[in-house]
Amino acid sequence: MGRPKQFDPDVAVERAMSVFWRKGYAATTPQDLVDEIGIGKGSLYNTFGSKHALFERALARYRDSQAAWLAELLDHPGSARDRLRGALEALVELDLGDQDRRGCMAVNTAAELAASDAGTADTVREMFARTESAFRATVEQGQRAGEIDAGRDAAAVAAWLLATVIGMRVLAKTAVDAAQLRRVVDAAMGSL
Amino acid sequence: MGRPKQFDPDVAVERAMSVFWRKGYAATTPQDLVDEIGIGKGSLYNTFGSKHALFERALARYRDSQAAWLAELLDHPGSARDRLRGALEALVELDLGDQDRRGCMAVNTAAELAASDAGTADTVREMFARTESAFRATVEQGQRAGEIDAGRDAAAVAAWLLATVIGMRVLAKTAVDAAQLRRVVDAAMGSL
DNA sequence: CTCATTTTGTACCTGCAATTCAAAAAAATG
DNA sequence: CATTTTTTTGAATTGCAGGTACAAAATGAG
Repeated sequence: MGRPKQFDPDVAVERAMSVFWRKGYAATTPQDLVDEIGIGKGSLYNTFGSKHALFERALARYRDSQAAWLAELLDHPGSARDRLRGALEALVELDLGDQDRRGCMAVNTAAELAASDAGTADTVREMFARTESAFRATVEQGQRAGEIDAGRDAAAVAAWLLATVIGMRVLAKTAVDAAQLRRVVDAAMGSL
Repeated sequence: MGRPKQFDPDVAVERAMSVFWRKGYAATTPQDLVDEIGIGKGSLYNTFGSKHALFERALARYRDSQAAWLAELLDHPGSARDRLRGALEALVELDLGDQDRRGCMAVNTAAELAASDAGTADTVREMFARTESAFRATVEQGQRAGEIDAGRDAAAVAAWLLATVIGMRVLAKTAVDAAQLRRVVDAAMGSL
Protein backbone atom coordinates (compact mmCIF):
# COMPACT_ATOMS: atom_id res chain seq x y z
CA MET A 1 0.00 0.00 0.00
CA GLY A 2 0.97 3.62 -0.14
CA ARG A 3 2.02 5.60 -3.13
CA PRO A 4 4.44 3.69 -5.35
CA LYS A 5 7.80 5.16 -6.24
CA GLN A 6 7.89 7.17 -9.41
CA PHE A 7 11.43 6.06 -10.17
CA ASP A 8 13.52 2.93 -10.10
CA PRO A 9 16.02 3.03 -7.22
CA ASP A 10 18.42 0.82 -9.14
CA VAL A 11 18.47 3.27 -12.01
CA ALA A 12 18.97 6.06 -9.50
CA VAL A 13 21.96 4.27 -7.99
CA GLU A 14 23.43 3.81 -11.44
CA ARG A 15 23.10 7.49 -12.24
CA ALA A 16 24.50 8.42 -8.85
CA MET A 17 27.43 6.13 -9.59
CA SER A 18 28.16 8.03 -12.74
CA VAL A 19 28.22 11.36 -10.92
CA PHE A 20 30.36 10.14 -8.03
CA TRP A 21 32.69 8.47 -10.49
CA ARG A 22 33.19 11.65 -12.47
CA LYS A 23 33.47 14.14 -9.62
CA GLY A 24 34.56 12.15 -6.58
CA TYR A 25 32.74 11.92 -3.29
CA ALA A 26 33.44 15.26 -1.61
CA ALA A 27 32.97 17.31 -4.76
CA THR A 28 29.56 15.80 -5.50
CA THR A 29 26.63 17.71 -4.00
CA PRO A 30 23.10 16.52 -3.36
CA GLN A 31 22.06 19.01 -6.03
CA ASP A 32 24.33 17.29 -8.56
CA LEU A 33 22.74 14.00 -7.67
CA VAL A 34 19.11 15.05 -7.96
CA ASP A 35 19.86 16.86 -11.20
CA GLU A 36 21.37 13.76 -12.72
CA ILE A 37 18.87 11.30 -11.30
CA GLY A 38 15.89 13.46 -12.05
CA ILE A 39 14.17 13.28 -8.67
CA GLY A 40 13.59 15.74 -5.83
CA LYS A 41 15.73 16.01 -2.74
CA GLY A 42 12.96 14.62 -0.60
CA SER A 43 12.88 11.45 -2.68
CA LEU A 44 16.61 11.13 -2.51
CA TYR A 45 16.77 11.32 1.27
CA ASN A 46 13.59 9.33 1.71
CA THR A 47 15.00 6.50 -0.37
CA PHE A 48 18.69 6.49 0.45
CA GLY A 49 19.01 8.25 3.77
CA SER A 50 22.17 10.22 3.12
CA LYS A 51 24.69 11.14 0.51
CA HIS A 52 27.11 8.73 2.08
CA ALA A 53 24.68 5.80 2.04
CA LEU A 54 23.93 6.44 -1.61
CA PHE A 55 27.64 6.56 -2.33
CA GLU A 56 28.14 3.19 -0.71
CA ARG A 57 25.41 1.69 -2.88
CA ALA A 58 26.91 3.29 -5.96
CA LEU A 59 30.35 1.98 -5.10
CA ALA A 60 29.04 -1.53 -4.46
CA ARG A 61 27.34 -1.44 -7.84
CA TYR A 62 30.56 -0.34 -9.46
CA ARG A 63 32.44 -3.18 -7.78
CA ASP A 64 29.95 -5.76 -8.97
CA SER A 65 29.69 -4.56 -12.55
CA GLN A 66 33.43 -4.10 -12.89
CA ALA A 67 34.13 -7.54 -11.48
CA ALA A 68 31.63 -9.08 -13.88
CA TRP A 69 33.14 -7.20 -16.80
CA LEU A 70 36.64 -8.45 -16.00
CA ALA A 71 35.48 -11.99 -15.36
CA GLU A 72 33.82 -12.05 -18.75
CA LEU A 73 36.93 -10.70 -20.42
CA LEU A 74 39.17 -13.33 -18.85
CA ASP A 75 36.66 -16.02 -19.66
CA HIS A 76 37.16 -15.68 -23.39
CA PRO A 77 38.57 -18.59 -25.36
CA GLY A 78 42.27 -18.57 -26.07
CA SER A 79 45.50 -18.96 -24.18
CA ALA A 80 45.92 -17.55 -20.70
CA ARG A 81 48.57 -15.13 -21.91
CA ASP A 82 46.32 -13.85 -24.68
CA ARG A 83 43.45 -13.41 -22.28
CA LEU A 84 45.59 -11.49 -19.82
CA ARG A 85 46.96 -9.29 -22.55
CA GLY A 86 43.48 -8.80 -23.91
CA ALA A 87 42.20 -7.74 -20.52
CA LEU A 88 45.01 -5.24 -20.00
CA GLU A 89 44.52 -3.82 -23.47
CA ALA A 90 40.78 -3.56 -23.00
CA LEU A 91 41.35 -1.60 -19.81
CA VAL A 92 43.71 0.76 -21.58
CA GLU A 93 41.21 1.34 -24.37
CA LEU A 94 38.43 1.85 -21.87
CA ASP A 95 40.34 4.47 -19.90
CA LEU A 96 41.75 6.28 -22.91
CA GLY A 97 38.39 6.29 -24.64
CA ASP A 98 36.74 8.02 -21.74
CA GLN A 99 36.41 11.71 -22.49
CA ASP A 100 35.97 12.49 -18.81
CA ARG A 101 39.09 10.63 -17.71
CA ARG A 102 37.25 9.10 -14.82
CA GLY A 103 39.68 6.24 -14.38
CA CYS A 104 38.62 3.47 -12.01
CA MET A 105 36.06 4.43 -9.41
CA ALA A 106 37.47 2.00 -6.86
CA VAL A 107 40.96 3.41 -7.28
CA ASN A 108 39.66 6.96 -7.00
CA THR A 109 37.77 6.01 -3.88
CA ALA A 110 40.78 4.28 -2.38
CA ALA A 111 42.75 7.48 -2.84
CA GLU A 112 40.07 9.83 -1.57
CA LEU A 113 38.31 7.96 1.20
CA ALA A 114 39.88 4.66 2.17
CA ALA A 115 42.06 6.22 4.84
CA SER A 116 39.14 7.82 6.65
CA ASP A 117 36.15 5.60 5.88
CA ALA A 118 36.41 1.98 6.89
CA GLY A 119 33.22 0.83 5.19
CA THR A 120 34.29 2.28 1.90
CA ALA A 121 37.75 0.78 2.33
CA ASP A 122 36.13 -2.63 2.76
CA THR A 123 34.25 -2.35 -0.51
CA VAL A 124 37.36 -1.26 -2.36
CA ARG A 125 39.40 -4.04 -0.81
CA GLU A 126 36.76 -6.54 -1.84
CA MET A 127 36.89 -5.34 -5.40
CA PHE A 128 40.67 -5.58 -5.47
CA ALA A 129 40.45 -9.06 -4.00
CA ARG A 130 38.06 -10.20 -6.72
CA THR A 131 40.30 -8.79 -9.40
CA GLU A 132 43.33 -10.47 -7.91
CA SER A 133 41.46 -13.78 -7.73
CA ALA A 134 40.48 -13.58 -11.37
CA PHE A 135 44.08 -12.90 -12.35
CA ARG A 136 45.31 -15.70 -10.18
CA ALA A 137 42.96 -18.23 -11.71
CA THR A 138 44.07 -17.23 -15.18
CA VAL A 139 47.75 -17.36 -14.24
CA GLU A 140 47.29 -20.83 -12.81
CA GLN A 141 45.58 -21.96 -15.98
CA GLY A 142 48.53 -20.60 -17.91
CA GLN A 143 50.92 -22.49 -15.66
CA ARG A 144 49.07 -25.75 -16.12
CA ALA A 145 49.08 -25.18 -19.87
CA GLY A 146 52.81 -24.57 -19.79
CA GLU A 147 52.51 -20.99 -21.07
CA ILE A 148 53.65 -19.44 -17.83
CA ASP A 149 56.60 -20.57 -15.74
CA ALA A 150 55.11 -22.97 -13.20
CA GLY A 151 57.90 -22.13 -10.79
CA ARG A 152 56.49 -18.72 -10.09
CA ASP A 153 54.21 -17.97 -7.17
CA ALA A 154 50.81 -17.50 -8.82
CA ALA A 155 49.49 -15.47 -5.90
CA ALA A 156 52.42 -13.10 -6.11
CA VAL A 157 52.09 -12.75 -9.87
CA ALA A 158 48.39 -12.01 -9.47
CA ALA A 159 49.07 -9.38 -6.79
CA TRP A 160 51.62 -7.81 -9.05
CA LEU A 161 49.24 -7.82 -12.03
CA LEU A 162 46.67 -6.12 -9.83
CA ALA A 163 49.18 -3.45 -8.86
CA THR A 164 50.10 -2.98 -12.51
CA VAL A 165 46.49 -2.52 -13.53
CA ILE A 166 45.81 -0.08 -10.72
CA GLY A 167 48.90 1.87 -11.68
CA MET A 168 47.85 1.99 -15.31
CA ARG A 169 44.46 3.31 -14.39
CA VAL A 170 46.00 6.09 -12.35
CA LEU A 171 48.39 6.89 -15.18
CA ALA A 172 45.45 7.05 -17.56
CA LYS A 173 44.20 10.08 -15.64
CA THR A 174 47.22 12.13 -16.63
CA ALA A 175 48.46 10.33 -19.73
CA VAL A 176 48.91 12.56 -22.74
CA ASP A 177 49.53 9.78 -25.23
CA ALA A 178 48.37 6.23 -25.50
CA ALA A 179 51.93 5.04 -26.02
CA GLN A 180 52.87 5.24 -22.36
CA LEU A 181 50.12 2.84 -21.38
CA ARG A 182 50.79 0.52 -24.26
CA ARG A 183 54.41 0.33 -23.15
CA VAL A 184 53.25 -0.69 -19.70
CA VAL A 185 51.18 -3.51 -21.16
CA ASP A 186 54.06 -4.65 -23.34
CA ALA A 187 56.56 -4.64 -20.51
CA ALA A 188 54.15 -6.39 -18.17
CA MET A 189 53.39 -9.13 -20.67
CA GLY A 190 57.07 -9.40 -21.49
CA SER A 191 57.71 -10.03 -17.81
CA LEU A 192 55.18 -12.77 -17.47
CA MET B 1 60.09 48.05 4.12
CA GLY B 2 56.72 47.20 5.62
CA ARG B 3 56.01 44.84 8.42
CA PRO B 4 57.92 41.57 8.11
CA LYS B 5 56.09 38.25 8.07
CA GLN B 6 55.78 36.56 11.43
CA PHE B 7 56.01 33.11 9.85
CA ASP B 8 58.04 31.32 7.23
CA PRO B 9 55.97 30.74 4.09
CA ASP B 10 57.99 27.64 3.26
CA VAL B 11 57.14 26.13 6.61
CA ALA B 12 53.51 27.09 6.02
CA VAL B 13 53.52 25.33 2.65
CA GLU B 14 54.98 22.24 4.27
CA ARG B 15 52.29 22.18 6.93
CA ALA B 16 49.62 22.78 4.32
CA MET B 17 51.06 19.87 2.38
CA SER B 18 50.61 17.60 5.34
CA VAL B 19 46.94 18.58 5.71
CA PHE B 20 46.11 18.24 2.01
CA TRP B 21 47.97 14.97 1.91
CA ARG B 22 45.99 13.55 4.79
CA LYS B 23 42.54 14.84 3.89
CA GLY B 24 42.59 15.47 0.17
CA TYR B 25 41.87 18.75 -1.56
CA ALA B 26 38.09 19.09 -1.36
CA ALA B 27 37.84 17.87 2.22
CA THR B 28 40.42 20.37 3.49
CA THR B 29 38.97 23.68 4.68
CA PRO B 30 40.69 27.02 5.16
CA GLN B 31 40.05 26.53 8.85
CA ASP B 32 41.96 23.24 8.80
CA LEU B 33 44.84 25.02 7.14
CA VAL B 34 45.12 27.95 9.51
CA ASP B 35 44.76 25.62 12.50
CA GLU B 36 47.65 23.48 11.30
CA ILE B 37 49.86 26.30 10.10
CA GLY B 38 49.21 28.46 13.12
CA ILE B 39 48.44 31.70 11.32
CA GLY B 40 45.28 33.76 10.82
CA LYS B 41 43.11 33.70 7.76
CA GLY B 42 44.23 37.18 6.84
CA SER B 43 47.82 35.99 6.62
CA LEU B 44 46.85 32.91 4.67
CA TYR B 45 44.97 34.79 1.98
CA ASN B 46 47.41 37.68 1.96
CA THR B 47 50.31 35.32 1.35
CA PHE B 48 48.86 32.61 -0.85
CA GLY B 49 45.80 34.12 -2.49
CA SER B 50 43.51 31.12 -2.40
CA LYS B 51 43.13 27.61 -1.14
CA HIS B 52 43.82 26.34 -4.62
CA ALA B 53 47.03 28.35 -5.05
CA LEU B 54 48.29 27.05 -1.72
CA PHE B 55 47.46 23.54 -2.78
CA GLU B 56 49.48 23.92 -5.95
CA ARG B 57 52.48 25.06 -3.95
CA ALA B 58 52.04 22.19 -1.53
CA LEU B 59 51.80 19.70 -4.37
CA ALA B 60 54.89 21.11 -6.09
CA ARG B 61 56.78 20.78 -2.83
CA TYR B 62 55.65 17.20 -2.50
CA ARG B 63 56.78 16.46 -6.02
CA ASP B 64 60.22 17.93 -5.41
CA SER B 65 60.83 16.28 -2.07
CA GLN B 66 59.54 12.94 -3.24
CA ALA B 67 61.67 13.05 -6.39
CA ALA B 68 64.73 13.91 -4.32
CA TRP B 69 63.99 11.10 -1.90
CA LEU B 70 63.71 8.54 -4.67
CA ALA B 71 66.79 9.84 -6.48
CA GLU B 72 68.79 9.45 -3.31
CA LEU B 73 67.51 5.94 -2.78
CA LEU B 74 68.42 4.86 -6.29
CA ASP B 75 71.78 6.55 -5.99
CA HIS B 76 73.00 4.18 -3.33
CA PRO B 77 75.95 1.93 -4.04
CA GLY B 78 75.21 -1.59 -5.18
CA SER B 79 73.80 -3.36 -8.19
CA ALA B 80 70.94 -1.89 -10.18
CA ARG B 81 68.68 -4.74 -9.17
CA ASP B 82 69.44 -4.28 -5.50
CA ARG B 83 68.83 -0.58 -5.76
CA LEU B 84 65.49 -1.09 -7.47
CA ARG B 85 64.43 -3.65 -4.93
CA GLY B 86 65.62 -1.40 -2.15
CA ALA B 87 63.55 1.46 -3.50
CA LEU B 88 60.41 -0.64 -3.80
CA GLU B 89 60.88 -2.03 -0.32
CA ALA B 90 61.50 1.40 1.13
CA LEU B 91 58.25 2.61 -0.41
CA VAL B 92 56.36 -0.30 1.07
CA GLU B 93 57.81 0.37 4.50
CA LEU B 94 57.04 4.06 4.16
CA ASP B 95 53.40 3.48 3.28
CA LEU B 96 52.78 0.73 5.80
CA GLY B 97 54.51 2.67 8.54
CA ASP B 98 52.19 5.62 8.06
CA GLN B 99 49.49 5.54 10.70
CA ASP B 100 47.30 7.84 8.62
CA ARG B 101 47.53 5.73 5.47
CA ARG B 102 48.08 8.81 3.37
CA GLY B 103 49.65 6.95 0.47
CA CYS B 104 51.24 9.06 -2.23
CA MET B 105 50.00 12.62 -2.48
CA ALA B 106 50.55 12.73 -6.24
CA VAL B 107 48.56 9.55 -6.74
CA ASN B 108 45.78 10.83 -4.51
CA THR B 109 45.73 14.08 -6.43
CA ALA B 110 45.69 12.30 -9.78
CA ALA B 111 42.63 10.41 -8.64
CA GLU B 112 40.82 13.38 -7.14
CA LEU B 113 41.71 16.31 -9.37
CA ALA B 114 43.64 15.45 -12.50
CA ALA B 115 40.52 15.01 -14.60
CA SER B 116 39.18 18.46 -13.79
CA ASP B 117 42.25 20.58 -13.06
CA ALA B 118 44.83 20.86 -15.81
CA GLY B 119 47.45 22.68 -13.74
CA THR B 120 47.36 20.04 -11.07
CA ALA B 121 47.47 17.31 -13.70
CA ASP B 122 50.65 18.88 -15.07
CA THR B 123 52.38 18.76 -11.70
CA VAL B 124 51.39 15.15 -11.17
CA ARG B 125 52.49 14.22 -14.66
CA GLU B 126 55.83 15.89 -14.04
CA MET B 127 56.33 13.91 -10.87
CA PHE B 128 55.49 10.66 -12.64
CA ALA B 129 57.89 11.59 -15.43
CA ARG B 130 60.73 12.18 -12.99
CA THR B 131 60.08 8.88 -11.30
CA GLU B 132 60.00 7.08 -14.61
CA SER B 133 63.27 8.75 -15.63
CA ALA B 134 64.97 7.67 -12.45
CA PHE B 135 63.83 4.10 -12.97
CA ARG B 136 64.91 4.17 -16.58
CA ALA B 137 68.39 5.35 -15.74
CA THR B 138 68.76 2.59 -13.19
CA VAL B 139 67.43 -0.04 -15.57
CA GLU B 140 69.89 1.07 -18.23
CA GLN B 141 72.73 0.85 -15.74
CA GLY B 142 71.60 -2.65 -14.96
CA GLN B 143 71.55 -3.52 -18.64
CA ARG B 144 75.05 -2.19 -19.18
CA ALA B 145 76.23 -4.16 -16.16
CA GLY B 146 74.62 -7.30 -17.55
CA GLU B 147 72.22 -7.70 -14.62
CA ILE B 148 69.14 -6.96 -16.68
CA ASP B 149 68.35 -8.39 -20.10
CA ALA B 150 69.70 -5.81 -22.56
CA GLY B 151 67.13 -6.90 -25.10
CA ARG B 152 64.31 -5.31 -23.19
CA ASP B 153 63.01 -1.84 -23.89
CA ALA B 154 64.29 0.17 -20.95
CA ALA B 155 61.63 2.86 -21.43
CA ALA B 156 58.88 0.27 -21.33
CA VAL B 157 60.35 -1.42 -18.28
CA ALA B 158 60.58 1.94 -16.53
CA ALA B 159 56.96 2.78 -17.39
CA TRP B 160 55.91 -0.55 -16.05
CA LEU B 161 57.91 -0.09 -12.84
CA LEU B 162 56.21 3.26 -12.42
CA ALA B 163 52.79 1.66 -12.83
CA THR B 164 53.76 -1.03 -10.34
CA VAL B 165 54.83 1.51 -7.75
CA ILE B 166 51.70 3.57 -8.22
CA GLY B 167 49.59 0.47 -7.87
CA MET B 168 51.38 -0.54 -4.70
CA ARG B 169 50.82 2.84 -3.18
CA VAL B 170 47.11 2.62 -3.87
CA LEU B 171 47.01 -0.89 -2.46
CA ALA B 172 48.75 0.39 0.65
CA LYS B 173 45.68 2.47 1.40
CA THR B 174 43.52 -0.60 1.87
CA ALA B 175 46.09 -3.31 2.63
CA VAL B 176 45.39 -5.26 5.78
CA ASP B 177 48.67 -7.10 5.86
CA ALA B 178 52.15 -6.27 4.69
CA ALA B 179 52.38 -9.60 2.87
CA GLN B 180 50.32 -8.48 -0.09
CA LEU B 181 52.71 -5.64 -0.84
CA ARG B 182 55.78 -7.74 -0.26
CA ARG B 183 54.43 -10.23 -2.78
CA VAL B 184 54.09 -7.45 -5.30
CA VAL B 185 57.72 -6.48 -4.80
CA ASP B 186 58.85 -10.09 -5.09
CA ALA B 187 56.88 -10.72 -8.25
CA ALA B 188 58.02 -7.46 -9.81
CA MET B 189 61.68 -8.15 -9.10
CA GLY B 190 61.24 -11.69 -10.27
CA SER B 191 59.96 -10.31 -13.57
CA LEU B 192 62.88 -8.06 -14.16
C1' DC C 1 59.89 61.00 14.63
C1' DT C 2 57.03 60.54 10.70
C1' DC C 3 55.61 58.40 6.55
C1' DA C 4 54.78 54.75 3.52
C1' DT C 5 54.24 50.02 3.33
C1' DT C 6 53.12 45.53 4.60
C1' DT C 7 51.30 42.07 7.88
C1' DT C 8 48.02 40.54 11.32
C1' DG C 9 43.75 39.35 13.77
C1' DT C 10 39.04 39.64 13.88
C1' DA C 11 34.71 40.46 12.31
C1' DC C 12 31.94 39.95 8.71
C1' DC C 13 29.69 38.43 4.32
C1' DT C 14 27.67 35.53 0.63
C1' DG C 15 26.39 31.38 -1.00
C1' DC C 16 25.73 26.84 -0.87
C1' DA C 17 26.05 21.88 1.26
C1' DA C 18 23.38 18.59 3.53
C1' DT C 19 19.37 17.71 5.46
C1' DT C 20 14.55 18.26 7.19
C1' DC C 21 9.81 19.22 6.85
C1' DA C 22 4.97 20.37 5.65
C1' DA C 23 1.59 19.72 2.68
C1' DA C 24 -0.22 17.70 -1.33
C1' DA C 25 -0.73 13.58 -4.19
C1' DA C 26 -1.28 8.86 -5.20
C1' DA C 27 -2.01 4.23 -4.37
C1' DA C 28 -4.15 -0.05 -1.30
C1' DT C 29 -7.75 -1.59 1.82
C1' DG C 30 -12.34 -2.43 3.40
C1' DC D 1 -15.67 6.60 -0.58
C1' DA D 2 -12.95 7.30 3.66
C1' DT D 3 -8.79 5.90 5.69
C1' DT D 4 -4.16 4.69 5.85
C1' DT D 5 0.24 4.57 4.09
C1' DT D 6 3.78 6.06 1.37
C1' DT D 7 5.93 9.22 -2.03
C1' DT D 8 6.71 13.75 -4.05
C1' DT D 9 7.70 18.57 -4.31
C1' DG D 10 10.28 22.22 -3.13
C1' DA D 11 10.79 25.62 0.37
C1' DA D 12 13.01 26.19 4.89
C1' DT D 13 16.77 25.38 8.04
C1' DT D 14 21.37 25.18 9.92
C1' DG D 15 25.94 25.56 9.67
C1' DC D 16 30.04 26.18 7.57
C1' DA D 17 33.15 26.98 3.29
C1' DG D 18 35.72 30.31 1.16
C1' DG D 19 36.93 34.66 1.08
C1' DT D 20 36.83 39.97 2.09
C1' DA D 21 37.27 44.31 4.83
C1' DC D 22 39.44 46.93 7.91
C1' DA D 23 41.73 48.83 11.67
C1' DA D 24 45.67 48.10 14.47
C1' DA D 25 50.50 46.83 14.58
C1' DA D 26 55.11 46.48 13.02
C1' DT D 27 58.84 47.64 10.27
C1' DG D 28 62.58 50.62 7.14
C1' DA D 29 63.39 54.94 4.81
C1' DG D 30 64.47 59.60 5.20
